Amino acid sequence: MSKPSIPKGTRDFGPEEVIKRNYIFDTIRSVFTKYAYQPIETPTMENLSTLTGKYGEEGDKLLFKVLNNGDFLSKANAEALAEKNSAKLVSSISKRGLRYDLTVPFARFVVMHQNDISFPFKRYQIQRVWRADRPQKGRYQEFYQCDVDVVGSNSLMYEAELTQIYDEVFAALKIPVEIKLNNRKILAGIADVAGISDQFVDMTVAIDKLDKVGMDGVKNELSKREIPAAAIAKIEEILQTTALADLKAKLSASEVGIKGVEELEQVFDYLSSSDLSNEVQFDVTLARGLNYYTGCIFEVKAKNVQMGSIGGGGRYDDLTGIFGLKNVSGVGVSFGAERIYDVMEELQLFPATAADSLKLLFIAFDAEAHAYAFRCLGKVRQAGITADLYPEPTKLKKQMKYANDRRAPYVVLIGGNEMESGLLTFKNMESGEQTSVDLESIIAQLS
RNA sequence: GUGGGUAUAGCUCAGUUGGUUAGAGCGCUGGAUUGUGGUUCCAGAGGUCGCCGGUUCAAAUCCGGUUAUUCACCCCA
Repeated sequence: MSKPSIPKGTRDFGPEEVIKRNYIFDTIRSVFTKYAYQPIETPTMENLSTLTGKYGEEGDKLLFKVLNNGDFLSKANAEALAEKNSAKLVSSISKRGLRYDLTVPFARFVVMHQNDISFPFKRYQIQRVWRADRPQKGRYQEFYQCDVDVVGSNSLMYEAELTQIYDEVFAALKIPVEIKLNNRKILAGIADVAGISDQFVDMTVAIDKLDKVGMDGVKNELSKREIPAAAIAKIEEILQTTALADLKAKLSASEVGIKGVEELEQVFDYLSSSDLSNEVQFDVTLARGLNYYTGCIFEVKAKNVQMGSIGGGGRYDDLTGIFGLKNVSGVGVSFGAERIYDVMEELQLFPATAADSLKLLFIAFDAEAHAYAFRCLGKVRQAGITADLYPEPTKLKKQMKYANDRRAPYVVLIGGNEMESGLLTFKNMESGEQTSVDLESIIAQLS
Protein backbone atom coordinates (compact mmCIF):
# COMPACT_ATOMS: atom_id res chain seq x y z
CA MET A 1 0.00 0.00 0.00
CA SER A 2 1.56 3.27 -1.08
CA LYS A 3 1.29 6.31 1.13
CA PRO A 4 -0.89 9.09 -0.16
CA SER A 5 0.74 12.36 -1.05
CA ILE A 6 -0.01 15.72 -2.62
CA PRO A 7 1.60 17.34 -5.65
CA LYS A 8 4.88 19.13 -5.29
CA GLY A 9 4.59 22.74 -4.16
CA THR A 10 1.09 22.33 -2.72
CA ARG A 11 0.03 22.20 0.92
CA ASP A 12 -2.72 20.99 3.21
CA PHE A 13 -3.95 23.42 5.83
CA GLY A 14 -5.21 22.14 9.17
CA PRO A 15 -8.00 23.81 11.16
CA GLU A 16 -5.60 26.00 13.14
CA GLU A 17 -3.85 27.21 10.02
CA VAL A 18 -7.07 27.95 8.19
CA ILE A 19 -8.31 30.02 11.12
CA LYS A 20 -5.10 32.02 11.12
CA ARG A 21 -5.10 32.47 7.37
CA ASN A 22 -8.71 33.61 7.44
CA TYR A 23 -7.77 36.14 10.06
CA ILE A 24 -5.32 37.67 7.59
CA PHE A 25 -7.76 37.55 4.67
CA ASP A 26 -10.61 38.98 6.75
CA THR A 27 -8.46 41.86 7.95
CA ILE A 28 -7.33 42.69 4.43
CA ARG A 29 -10.84 42.35 3.04
CA SER A 30 -12.36 44.65 5.63
CA VAL A 31 -9.89 47.42 4.80
CA PHE A 32 -10.49 47.00 1.06
CA THR A 33 -14.21 47.24 1.65
CA LYS A 34 -13.89 50.37 3.75
CA TYR A 35 -12.00 52.08 0.95
CA ALA A 36 -14.90 51.22 -1.38
CA TYR A 37 -13.26 48.50 -3.42
CA GLN A 38 -15.54 45.78 -4.80
CA PRO A 39 -14.85 42.06 -4.92
CA ILE A 40 -14.68 40.06 -8.12
CA GLU A 41 -13.74 36.48 -8.88
CA THR A 42 -12.45 35.01 -12.09
CA PRO A 43 -12.25 31.35 -13.17
CA THR A 44 -9.48 29.05 -12.03
CA MET A 45 -8.89 28.29 -15.71
CA GLU A 46 -8.43 30.87 -18.41
CA ASN A 47 -8.08 30.30 -22.12
CA LEU A 48 -4.42 29.65 -22.73
CA SER A 49 -4.44 32.39 -25.33
CA THR A 50 -5.37 34.86 -22.59
CA LEU A 51 -2.35 33.89 -20.55
CA THR A 52 0.45 33.13 -22.98
CA GLY A 53 2.80 35.92 -23.89
CA LYS A 54 1.78 38.07 -20.94
CA TYR A 55 4.52 37.08 -18.54
CA GLY A 56 7.49 36.90 -20.86
CA GLU A 57 9.17 33.82 -22.22
CA GLU A 58 10.08 32.67 -18.72
CA GLY A 59 6.48 33.05 -17.59
CA ASP A 60 5.09 30.94 -20.44
CA LYS A 61 7.17 28.03 -19.21
CA LEU A 62 5.72 28.41 -15.74
CA LEU A 63 2.10 28.25 -16.86
CA PHE A 64 0.16 25.16 -15.87
CA LYS A 65 -1.59 23.84 -18.95
CA VAL A 66 -4.76 21.79 -18.84
CA LEU A 67 -4.95 18.88 -21.22
CA ASN A 68 -7.96 18.96 -23.55
CA ASN A 69 -10.73 16.50 -22.85
CA GLY A 70 -11.69 13.72 -25.19
CA ASP A 71 -9.40 12.13 -27.70
CA PHE A 72 -6.96 15.00 -27.68
CA LEU A 73 -4.14 13.05 -29.31
CA SER A 74 -6.03 12.46 -32.54
CA LYS A 75 -6.30 16.22 -32.94
CA ALA A 76 -2.70 16.89 -31.96
CA ASN A 77 -0.31 18.57 -34.34
CA ALA A 78 1.23 15.47 -35.94
CA GLU A 79 4.37 17.22 -37.03
CA ALA A 80 5.13 18.59 -33.56
CA LEU A 81 4.33 15.21 -32.06
CA ALA A 82 6.76 13.44 -34.38
CA GLU A 83 9.44 16.00 -33.59
CA LYS A 84 8.72 15.68 -29.89
CA ASN A 85 8.55 19.45 -29.86
CA SER A 86 6.53 20.21 -26.74
CA ALA A 87 6.37 23.95 -27.21
CA LYS A 88 4.92 23.52 -30.69
CA LEU A 89 2.56 20.75 -29.60
CA VAL A 90 0.93 22.61 -26.72
CA SER A 91 -1.54 24.71 -28.67
CA SER A 92 -3.02 21.63 -30.34
CA ILE A 93 -3.57 19.61 -27.16
CA SER A 94 -4.28 22.31 -24.57
CA LYS A 95 -6.61 25.24 -24.88
CA ARG A 96 -6.84 26.15 -21.19
CA GLY A 97 -4.42 26.97 -18.41
CA LEU A 98 -4.48 27.76 -14.70
CA ARG A 99 -4.46 31.36 -13.54
CA TYR A 100 -0.87 32.62 -13.14
CA ASP A 101 -1.73 35.87 -11.39
CA LEU A 102 -4.78 38.05 -10.81
CA THR A 103 -3.75 41.06 -12.85
CA VAL A 104 -4.06 39.61 -16.34
CA PRO A 105 -7.44 37.97 -15.67
CA PHE A 106 -8.54 41.30 -14.21
CA ALA A 107 -7.50 43.11 -17.39
CA ARG A 108 -9.43 40.53 -19.39
CA PHE A 109 -12.43 41.03 -17.10
CA VAL A 110 -12.38 44.79 -17.53
CA VAL A 111 -12.25 44.53 -21.30
CA MET A 112 -15.03 41.94 -21.47
CA HIS A 113 -17.32 43.85 -19.14
CA GLN A 114 -16.36 47.39 -20.06
CA ASN A 115 -19.93 48.35 -20.86
CA ASP A 116 -21.19 47.24 -17.45
CA ILE A 117 -18.43 48.88 -15.46
CA SER A 118 -18.42 52.43 -14.13
CA PHE A 119 -14.98 53.95 -14.18
CA PRO A 120 -12.94 54.39 -12.10
CA PHE A 121 -13.46 50.73 -11.29
CA LYS A 122 -12.09 49.76 -7.90
CA ARG A 123 -11.82 46.04 -7.38
CA TYR A 124 -10.19 43.60 -5.04
CA GLN A 125 -9.61 39.92 -5.58
CA ILE A 126 -8.39 37.23 -3.21
CA GLN A 127 -7.87 33.95 -5.01
CA ARG A 128 -5.40 31.16 -5.61
CA VAL A 129 -2.89 31.27 -8.45
CA TRP A 130 -0.60 28.57 -9.83
CA ARG A 131 2.96 28.60 -11.11
CA ALA A 132 4.97 25.60 -12.29
CA ASP A 133 8.07 27.02 -10.65
CA ARG A 134 10.50 24.90 -8.66
CA PRO A 135 9.34 25.21 -5.09
CA GLN A 136 11.62 26.49 -2.36
CA LYS A 137 11.36 28.17 1.00
CA GLY A 138 8.27 30.37 1.07
CA ARG A 139 7.54 29.64 -2.59
CA TYR A 140 4.88 27.27 -3.74
CA GLN A 141 3.19 26.15 -6.94
CA GLU A 142 -0.20 27.01 -5.50
CA PHE A 143 -0.62 30.15 -3.43
CA TYR A 144 -2.96 33.04 -2.74
CA GLN A 145 -2.75 36.54 -4.04
CA CYS A 146 -4.64 39.49 -2.60
CA ASP A 147 -4.83 42.21 -5.21
CA VAL A 148 -6.45 45.60 -5.02
CA ASP A 149 -6.52 47.80 -8.12
CA VAL A 150 -8.28 50.76 -9.61
CA VAL A 151 -8.55 51.22 -13.37
CA GLY A 152 -9.79 54.10 -15.44
CA SER A 153 -8.20 57.03 -13.67
CA ASN A 154 -4.84 58.76 -13.80
CA SER A 155 -5.34 60.49 -10.49
CA LEU A 156 -2.39 60.27 -8.15
CA MET A 157 -4.89 60.29 -5.32
CA TYR A 158 -5.06 56.53 -5.77
CA GLU A 159 -1.34 56.10 -5.20
CA ALA A 160 -1.89 57.91 -1.91
CA GLU A 161 -4.97 55.84 -1.14
CA LEU A 162 -3.20 52.54 -1.76
CA THR A 163 -0.40 53.69 0.53
CA GLN A 164 -3.01 54.33 3.20
CA ILE A 165 -4.46 50.86 2.62
CA TYR A 166 -1.05 49.28 3.09
CA ASP A 167 -0.56 51.29 6.25
CA GLU A 168 -3.95 50.43 7.65
CA VAL A 169 -3.79 46.69 6.92
CA PHE A 170 -0.38 46.25 8.49
CA ALA A 171 -1.34 48.40 11.45
CA ALA A 172 -4.41 46.18 11.97
CA LEU A 173 -2.24 43.06 11.75
CA LYS A 174 0.26 44.72 14.10
CA ILE A 175 3.18 44.15 11.73
CA PRO A 176 5.61 47.08 11.78
CA VAL A 177 6.54 47.82 8.16
CA GLU A 178 8.39 50.18 5.92
CA ILE A 179 6.47 51.29 2.86
CA LYS A 180 8.74 52.30 0.02
CA LEU A 181 7.76 54.36 -2.97
CA ASN A 182 9.50 55.11 -6.22
CA ASN A 183 8.54 55.92 -9.79
CA ARG A 184 9.55 54.13 -12.94
CA LYS A 185 9.80 57.52 -14.64
CA ILE A 186 12.55 58.44 -12.21
CA LEU A 187 14.38 55.26 -13.16
CA ALA A 188 13.85 56.12 -16.82
CA GLY A 189 15.28 59.55 -16.04
CA ILE A 190 18.36 57.97 -14.52
CA ALA A 191 18.89 55.88 -17.63
CA ASP A 192 18.37 59.06 -19.65
CA VAL A 193 20.94 61.06 -17.74
CA ALA A 194 23.39 58.19 -17.83
CA GLY A 195 22.88 57.97 -21.58
CA ILE A 196 21.69 54.37 -21.63
CA SER A 197 17.98 54.73 -22.30
CA ASP A 198 18.04 51.71 -24.58
CA GLN A 199 19.36 49.56 -21.72
CA PHE A 200 16.70 50.70 -19.28
CA VAL A 201 15.42 47.20 -18.52
CA ASP A 202 18.92 45.85 -17.88
CA MET A 203 19.50 48.72 -15.52
CA THR A 204 16.34 48.16 -13.50
CA VAL A 205 16.96 44.43 -13.19
CA ALA A 206 20.41 45.18 -11.78
CA ILE A 207 19.23 47.92 -9.41
CA ASP A 208 16.48 45.66 -8.14
CA LYS A 209 19.16 43.41 -6.65
CA LEU A 210 20.70 46.14 -4.51
CA ASP A 211 19.14 44.77 -1.33
CA LYS A 212 20.55 41.36 -1.94
CA VAL A 213 23.99 41.95 -3.43
CA GLY A 214 24.93 45.47 -2.33
CA MET A 215 26.26 48.35 -4.43
CA ASP A 216 29.33 46.44 -5.62
CA GLY A 217 27.11 43.59 -6.74
CA VAL A 218 24.91 45.98 -8.68
CA LYS A 219 27.92 47.56 -10.36
CA ASN A 220 29.10 44.11 -11.29
CA GLU A 221 25.71 43.21 -12.69
CA LEU A 222 25.59 46.46 -14.65
CA SER A 223 28.94 45.91 -16.29
CA LYS A 224 28.04 42.31 -17.02
CA ARG A 225 25.06 43.72 -18.88
CA GLU A 226 27.45 45.81 -20.97
CA ILE A 227 26.63 49.17 -19.50
CA PRO A 228 29.59 51.55 -19.95
CA ALA A 229 31.69 52.48 -16.93
CA ALA A 230 30.88 56.18 -17.20
CA ALA A 231 27.17 55.40 -17.06
CA ILE A 232 27.67 53.09 -14.09
CA ALA A 233 29.45 55.85 -12.19
CA LYS A 234 26.59 58.23 -12.94
CA ILE A 235 24.00 55.66 -11.84
CA GLU A 236 25.86 55.00 -8.62
CA GLU A 237 26.02 58.69 -7.85
CA ILE A 238 22.28 59.15 -8.36
CA LEU A 239 21.41 56.06 -6.32
CA GLN A 240 23.10 57.70 -3.32
CA THR A 241 20.44 60.38 -3.37
CA THR A 242 17.87 60.08 -0.63
CA ALA A 243 15.96 63.36 -0.89
CA LEU A 244 13.42 63.90 -3.61
CA ALA A 245 14.40 67.57 -3.99
CA ASP A 246 18.07 66.74 -4.61
CA LEU A 247 17.06 64.23 -7.20
CA LYS A 248 15.12 66.80 -9.15
CA ALA A 249 18.29 68.80 -9.66
CA LYS A 250 20.27 65.76 -10.75
CA LEU A 251 17.63 64.74 -13.27
CA SER A 252 17.06 68.23 -14.64
CA ALA A 253 18.30 67.12 -18.06
CA SER A 254 15.60 64.49 -18.35
CA GLU A 255 12.02 65.47 -18.98
CA VAL A 256 10.60 62.12 -17.97
CA GLY A 257 12.75 62.04 -14.86
CA ILE A 258 11.41 65.40 -13.71
CA LYS A 259 7.88 64.18 -14.37
CA GLY A 260 8.51 61.20 -12.14
CA VAL A 261 9.77 63.37 -9.31
CA GLU A 262 6.78 65.66 -9.61
CA GLU A 263 4.37 62.75 -9.51
CA LEU A 264 5.92 61.46 -6.34
CA GLU A 265 5.89 64.92 -4.81
CA GLN A 266 2.18 65.07 -5.42
CA VAL A 267 1.60 61.67 -3.84
CA PHE A 268 3.49 62.74 -0.74
CA ASP A 269 1.48 65.94 -0.79
CA TYR A 270 -1.76 63.96 -0.64
CA LEU A 271 -0.33 61.93 2.20
CA SER A 272 1.03 64.87 4.16
CA SER A 273 -2.12 65.43 6.16
CA SER A 274 -2.95 61.80 6.79
CA ASP A 275 -2.16 60.03 10.00
CA LEU A 276 -0.02 57.02 9.17
CA SER A 277 1.17 54.35 11.61
CA ASN A 278 4.09 53.19 9.51
CA GLU A 279 7.05 54.80 7.85
CA VAL A 280 6.48 55.77 4.23
CA GLN A 281 9.57 56.74 2.34
CA PHE A 282 10.93 57.47 -1.06
CA ASP A 283 13.56 54.96 -2.14
CA VAL A 284 15.31 55.62 -5.42
CA THR A 285 16.80 52.13 -5.38
CA LEU A 286 13.41 50.45 -5.51
CA ALA A 287 13.01 49.05 -9.02
CA ARG A 288 10.70 45.99 -9.14
CA GLY A 289 11.28 43.54 -11.91
CA LEU A 290 7.91 43.71 -13.58
CA ASN A 291 8.17 45.72 -16.72
CA TYR A 292 4.58 46.70 -17.24
CA TYR A 293 4.81 49.29 -14.48
CA THR A 294 5.07 52.80 -15.88
CA GLY A 295 4.58 55.18 -12.96
CA CYS A 296 4.69 54.92 -9.19
CA ILE A 297 5.88 51.65 -7.71
CA PHE A 298 5.38 50.30 -4.19
CA GLU A 299 7.04 47.81 -1.95
CA VAL A 300 6.46 46.84 1.67
CA LYS A 301 9.03 45.25 3.94
CA ALA A 302 8.46 43.96 7.44
CA LYS A 303 10.72 45.47 10.04
CA ASN A 304 12.76 43.34 12.47
CA VAL A 305 12.33 40.22 10.34
CA GLN A 306 14.55 38.57 7.77
CA MET A 307 12.06 38.31 4.94
CA GLY A 308 11.70 39.58 1.42
CA SER A 309 8.94 41.98 0.51
CA ILE A 310 5.45 41.23 1.79
CA GLY A 311 3.68 43.45 -0.69
CA GLY A 312 4.25 45.36 -3.88
CA GLY A 313 2.60 47.03 -6.81
CA GLY A 314 2.53 50.00 -9.10
CA ARG A 315 0.87 51.92 -11.90
CA TYR A 316 0.55 50.53 -15.39
CA ASP A 317 -0.59 52.86 -18.12
CA ASP A 318 -1.83 50.37 -20.62
CA LEU A 319 -2.84 47.18 -18.91
CA THR A 320 -5.93 46.47 -21.01
CA GLY A 321 -4.28 47.40 -24.31
CA ILE A 322 -3.29 43.80 -25.00
CA PHE A 323 -6.98 42.90 -24.94
CA GLY A 324 -7.96 45.76 -27.23
CA LEU A 325 -9.01 48.50 -24.81
CA LYS A 326 -6.62 51.40 -25.18
CA ASN A 327 -5.70 54.23 -22.86
CA VAL A 328 -6.98 52.78 -19.63
CA SER A 329 -4.60 53.43 -16.79
CA GLY A 330 -4.55 51.35 -13.67
CA VAL A 331 -2.76 51.27 -10.36
CA GLY A 332 -2.78 48.47 -7.83
CA VAL A 333 -0.95 46.66 -5.11
CA SER A 334 -0.72 43.11 -3.91
CA PHE A 335 -0.39 41.53 -0.47
CA GLY A 336 1.85 38.47 -0.11
CA ALA A 337 -0.42 36.47 2.16
CA GLU A 338 1.93 33.50 2.55
CA ARG A 339 4.81 35.66 3.68
CA ILE A 340 2.60 37.76 5.92
CA TYR A 341 1.61 34.50 7.60
CA ASP A 342 5.25 33.56 8.16
CA VAL A 343 6.08 37.00 9.55
CA MET A 344 3.13 36.89 11.95
CA GLU A 345 4.10 33.41 13.05
CA GLU A 346 7.64 34.57 13.72
CA LEU A 347 6.54 37.64 15.64
CA GLN A 348 3.73 35.71 17.36
CA LEU A 349 1.08 38.16 16.30
CA PHE A 350 -1.87 35.80 15.88
CA PRO A 351 -4.60 36.25 18.47
CA ALA A 352 -5.63 33.22 20.52
CA THR A 353 -8.44 31.51 18.67
CA ALA A 354 -8.49 27.92 19.89
CA ALA A 355 -11.32 28.55 22.34
CA ASP A 356 -14.08 29.15 19.81
CA SER A 357 -13.57 25.86 18.01
CA LEU A 358 -15.46 23.95 20.76
CA LYS A 359 -16.69 25.45 24.00
CA LEU A 360 -18.66 22.62 25.58
CA LEU A 361 -18.60 18.86 25.10
CA PHE A 362 -21.35 16.57 26.39
CA ILE A 363 -20.34 13.15 27.61
CA ALA A 364 -22.86 10.35 28.22
CA PHE A 365 -22.47 7.13 30.23
CA ASP A 366 -25.05 4.95 28.53
CA ALA A 367 -27.50 4.89 25.67
CA GLU A 368 -30.31 6.43 27.67
CA ALA A 369 -28.08 9.27 28.87
CA HIS A 370 -26.86 9.77 25.30
CA ALA A 371 -30.39 10.46 24.06
CA TYR A 372 -30.93 12.80 27.02
CA ALA A 373 -27.63 14.57 26.30
CA PHE A 374 -28.60 14.99 22.66
CA ARG A 375 -31.69 16.96 23.72
CA CYS A 376 -29.54 19.11 26.02
CA LEU A 377 -27.10 19.69 23.18
CA GLY A 378 -29.87 21.09 21.02
CA LYS A 379 -30.87 23.61 23.66
CA VAL A 380 -27.29 24.73 24.23
CA ARG A 381 -26.70 25.21 20.52
CA GLN A 382 -29.95 27.12 20.23
CA ALA A 383 -28.51 29.53 22.80
CA GLY A 384 -25.65 30.14 20.39
CA ILE A 385 -22.97 28.17 22.22
CA THR A 386 -20.51 26.10 20.19
CA ALA A 387 -21.14 22.65 21.60
CA ASP A 388 -20.91 18.99 20.72
CA LEU A 389 -21.79 15.54 22.03
CA TYR A 390 -19.44 12.57 21.80
CA PRO A 391 -21.12 10.26 19.31
CA GLU A 392 -21.35 7.22 21.55
CA PRO A 393 -21.48 6.53 25.27
CA THR A 394 -18.14 4.80 25.35
CA LYS A 395 -15.48 4.71 28.04
CA LEU A 396 -15.16 7.96 29.91
CA LYS A 397 -11.44 8.04 29.43
CA LYS A 398 -11.83 8.06 25.70
CA GLN A 399 -14.48 10.78 25.75
CA MET A 400 -12.51 12.94 28.16
CA LYS A 401 -9.43 12.56 26.04
CA TYR A 402 -11.37 13.79 23.04
CA ALA A 403 -12.51 16.86 25.01
CA ASN A 404 -8.93 17.46 25.95
CA ASP A 405 -7.60 17.04 22.43
CA ARG A 406 -10.19 19.47 21.11
CA ARG A 407 -9.23 21.85 23.91
CA ALA A 408 -12.84 22.21 25.03
CA PRO A 409 -12.81 24.43 28.13
CA TYR A 410 -15.98 22.84 29.57
CA VAL A 411 -17.50 19.37 29.72
CA VAL A 412 -20.91 18.18 30.87
CA LEU A 413 -21.18 14.59 32.13
CA ILE A 414 -24.55 12.87 32.10
CA GLY A 415 -25.44 9.52 33.69
CA GLY A 416 -28.25 8.04 35.75
CA ASN A 417 -27.83 10.39 38.73
CA GLU A 418 -27.89 13.46 36.53
CA MET A 419 -31.01 12.40 34.65
CA GLU A 420 -32.81 11.66 37.91
CA SER A 421 -31.99 14.95 39.62
CA GLY A 422 -31.80 17.19 36.56
CA LEU A 423 -28.52 18.49 37.95
CA LEU A 424 -25.75 17.91 35.42
CA THR A 425 -22.09 17.43 36.21
CA PHE A 426 -20.42 20.53 34.80
CA LYS A 427 -16.67 20.41 34.66
CA ASN A 428 -14.10 23.12 34.04
CA MET A 429 -11.33 21.38 32.13
CA GLU A 430 -8.64 23.83 33.03
CA SER A 431 -9.12 23.94 36.79
CA GLY A 432 -10.60 20.44 37.07
CA GLU A 433 -13.42 21.72 39.29
CA GLN A 434 -16.86 20.31 38.80
CA THR A 435 -20.28 21.31 40.06
CA SER A 436 -23.85 19.99 39.85
CA VAL A 437 -26.07 22.51 38.13
CA ASP A 438 -29.08 22.51 35.84
CA LEU A 439 -28.85 23.11 32.10
CA GLU A 440 -30.27 26.63 32.29
CA SER A 441 -27.51 27.89 34.55
CA ILE A 442 -24.87 26.26 32.35
CA ILE A 443 -26.30 28.12 29.38
CA ALA A 444 -26.41 31.33 31.40
CA GLN A 445 -22.81 30.89 32.44
CA LEU A 446 -21.47 30.24 28.92
CA SER A 447 -23.53 32.78 27.01
C1' G B 1 16.09 25.49 -16.77
C1' U B 2 21.15 24.90 -13.45
C1' G B 3 23.58 23.04 -8.93
C1' G B 4 23.66 20.72 -3.92
C1' G B 5 21.31 17.94 0.35
C1' U B 6 17.94 14.15 2.02
C1' A B 7 14.91 9.38 1.69
C1' U B 8 14.89 4.08 8.05
C1' A B 9 7.85 2.93 12.43
C1' G B 10 1.94 7.28 11.87
C1' C B 11 5.57 11.86 12.99
C1' U B 12 10.75 13.75 14.16
C1' C B 13 15.15 11.29 13.74
C1' A B 14 19.65 7.72 15.60
C1' G B 15 22.01 3.48 13.32
C1' U B 16 29.89 2.55 14.37
C1' U B 17 35.34 0.18 9.41
C1' G B 18 29.59 -3.56 5.68
C1' G B 19 28.47 -8.53 10.37
C1' U B 20 23.05 -12.14 14.52
C1' U B 21 16.49 -10.67 15.58
C1' A B 22 17.22 -2.41 12.70
C1' G B 23 16.56 1.39 17.57
C1' A B 24 14.90 6.11 20.47
C1' G B 25 11.48 10.09 21.50
C1' C B 26 6.62 11.56 20.42
C1' G B 27 1.93 9.54 18.88
C1' C B 28 -1.36 5.08 18.93
C1' U B 29 -3.74 0.65 21.71
C1' G B 30 -4.42 -1.79 26.47
C1' G B 31 -3.66 -1.75 31.83
C1' A B 32 -2.67 0.64 36.91
C1' U B 33 -8.18 3.68 37.45
C1' U B 34 -15.75 -0.52 35.52
C1' G B 35 -18.23 7.73 36.80
C1' U B 36 -13.22 11.56 34.85
C1' G B 37 -8.89 14.22 30.56
C1' G B 38 -4.33 16.96 30.75
C1' U B 39 0.77 14.61 34.93
C1' U B 40 3.02 9.58 36.32
C1' C B 41 4.06 4.19 35.95
C1' C B 42 3.69 -0.68 33.24
C1' A B 43 2.81 -3.46 28.79
C1' G B 44 1.79 -3.95 23.54
C1' A B 45 1.11 -3.16 18.33
C1' G B 46 3.54 -0.92 14.38
C1' G B 47 9.28 -1.36 9.38
C1' U B 48 9.62 -4.45 1.59
C1' C B 49 15.41 0.67 5.58
C1' G B 50 11.95 5.10 -1.45
C1' C B 51 12.39 1.86 -5.99
C1' C B 52 15.58 -1.11 -9.60
C1' G B 53 20.17 -3.15 -10.41
C1' G B 54 25.50 -4.07 -9.08
C1' U B 55 29.84 -5.36 -5.67
C1' U B 56 30.26 -9.00 -1.49
C1' C B 57 30.24 -15.13 2.11
C1' A B 58 27.18 -10.95 4.05
C1' A B 59 24.22 -4.33 2.27
C1' A B 60 19.90 0.27 5.94
C1' U B 61 25.41 0.93 5.35
C1' C B 62 29.59 0.76 -0.60
C1' C B 63 28.69 1.76 -6.20
C1' G B 64 25.36 2.97 -10.54
C1' G B 65 20.62 4.29 -12.12
C1' U B 66 15.70 5.97 -11.01
C1' U B 67 11.71 8.43 -8.43
C1' A B 68 10.14 11.64 -4.66
C1' U B 69 11.25 15.56 -1.61
C1' U B 70 13.99 19.77 0.02
C1' C B 71 17.51 24.03 -0.25
C1' A B 72 19.98 27.61 -3.38
C1' C B 73 20.50 30.09 -8.35
C1' C B 74 17.63 32.15 -12.70
C1' C B 75 12.90 34.36 -11.99
C1' C B 76 9.25 35.72 -8.79
C1' A B 77 4.85 36.46 -4.48
